[in-house]
Amino acid sequence: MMKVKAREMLQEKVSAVPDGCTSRIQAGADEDLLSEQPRLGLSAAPSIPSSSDPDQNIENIKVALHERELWKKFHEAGTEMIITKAGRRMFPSYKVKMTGMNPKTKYILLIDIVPADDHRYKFCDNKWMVAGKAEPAMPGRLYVHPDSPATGAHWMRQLVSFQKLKLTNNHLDPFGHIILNSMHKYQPRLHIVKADENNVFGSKNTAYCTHVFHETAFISVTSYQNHKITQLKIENNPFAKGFRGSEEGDLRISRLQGKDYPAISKNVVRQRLMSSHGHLSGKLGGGVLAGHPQVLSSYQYETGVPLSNLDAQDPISNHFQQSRDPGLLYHCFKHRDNTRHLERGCKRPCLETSAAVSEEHYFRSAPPYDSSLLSHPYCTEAFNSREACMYGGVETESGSSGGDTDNVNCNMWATMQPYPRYAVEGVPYQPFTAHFANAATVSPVVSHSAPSIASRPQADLGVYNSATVQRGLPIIAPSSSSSSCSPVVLGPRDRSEHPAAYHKKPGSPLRSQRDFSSYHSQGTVSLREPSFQYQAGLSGTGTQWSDS
DNA sequence: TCCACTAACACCTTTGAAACGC
DNA sequence: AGCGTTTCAAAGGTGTTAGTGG
Repeated sequence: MMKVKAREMLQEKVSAVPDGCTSRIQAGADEDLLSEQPRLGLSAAPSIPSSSDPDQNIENIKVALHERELWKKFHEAGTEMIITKAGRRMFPSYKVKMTGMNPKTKYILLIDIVPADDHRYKFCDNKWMVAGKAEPAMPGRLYVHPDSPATGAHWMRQLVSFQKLKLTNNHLDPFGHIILNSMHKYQPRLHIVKADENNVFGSKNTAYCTHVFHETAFISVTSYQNHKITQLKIENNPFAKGFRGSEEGDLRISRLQGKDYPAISKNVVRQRLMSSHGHLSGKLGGGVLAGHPQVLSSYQYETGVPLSNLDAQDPISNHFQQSRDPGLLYHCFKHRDNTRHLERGCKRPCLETSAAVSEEHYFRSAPPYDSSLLSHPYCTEAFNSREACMYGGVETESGSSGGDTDNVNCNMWATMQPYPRYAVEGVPYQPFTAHFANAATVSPVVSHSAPSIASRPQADLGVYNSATVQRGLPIIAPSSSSSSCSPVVLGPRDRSEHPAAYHKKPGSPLRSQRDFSSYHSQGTVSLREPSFQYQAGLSGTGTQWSDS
């Protein structure tokens, strides 16, 4: 029972993590944050004592995005990520360099991908434009780094890579991949959770922080829309090397088509047509949040902190049509200015749905998936896979969880956080903690056995500072200096030096199920339990991390 | 007719086991 | 026997294309 309470505390701590606000320091006393709780619909919770050791404060942790310049390149072009039924990796892959961790403290690193706004997009006139309301959010899933939990020394020793993370558009994906809607914009978020000595979530000292790198935002697609992105992928992704070189590429295409002359790919044709039609015409002012004010408004709503200037220079915003009145407030989905899109030269209206769908209907739409499919059978099957350790949300019979701290409910995801009402009927927005509670309670999908250490050095690191979310508000701010990081990179030949990171045993699916049930009944979230670690694909059992 | 989506494809890198040498 | 290195086949990731269905 105590642990249940403790987890509730953690849940509330994480509940108000804003998105897209890393460039702004959100400092405030706990009391101020506490005052926001009623607005969030959260019941009061005991204060979260900070660590007695200042060096262990999670706010001291700095996270540098690996290959940030590359991310920026993509971001400036409007990053697209392919999603497939089988799951597709992200490229650039999400890799970070951690500093400022307590070498002996154990942390859990995980990623979720949340909708960046409530729009569906369409690539029109060589730019992304709003094409209507977003579809109901997919069941949120977490990707927990397979090394988790591990000591700070381990995380800081080398780049932390999430390259195994896969994206899918299969609503019933059995592999634990992160489920996204195509033609929607998303924002990956990195969460660092401190585990206590027993790796128990939600202990009184549990703290966590969230990092959001704006340049990692992307639009999910089933095939690339922007030829710039295609070229960037080909140029930078080693797996796409076969498509490099314009002449060779064209020759290869012609070969595929059985022709003797170079052919031009569809994207090239489209791109050239678009270019002749006014390349990047009408570049839009305003940042992401200007274009998607609900993000900002949501944050304001949750924290009471005005963010009018937040993210105003986000370059990716240039590729997205500003579509909404910046004055819109949280939960306000009316008064969309759609007419602008009709003037963009689209062959058909880009905004197709908003006018036809009533607010009430939209918000009450049940997810298109059966929750039962996402729970046990799904997890059991997934355990046979060697895929990454991702966590799926499970809707329990306990139902609504928002605001009910006695209800250890793992239904909803933080994935829905920016747009809380895109949730299952009757289940109000439940922020990140719910995610995390899911990570703790839901049978993890797969055990990760593959190494996750980044394979090549990179000095291109953007550093973000962060702070513990003590009372529902993370303090995330850009660091003033960043380039001094020099990650230690382990190649395949280095595995013997870090055996713990490479030798993880998959767990038993049957056992996993049982332990999952056991967890629910006892309310214990211990990553140190061997069964859970196996389920979660988390290292730890029999694994000794070297802190030296 | 348009467009989102899927499966198949060739090309490439990565991975891991086997072979080899010291 | 143990360890490190090399080799090589299998696995897996990539963008492109044609085809399908709404």
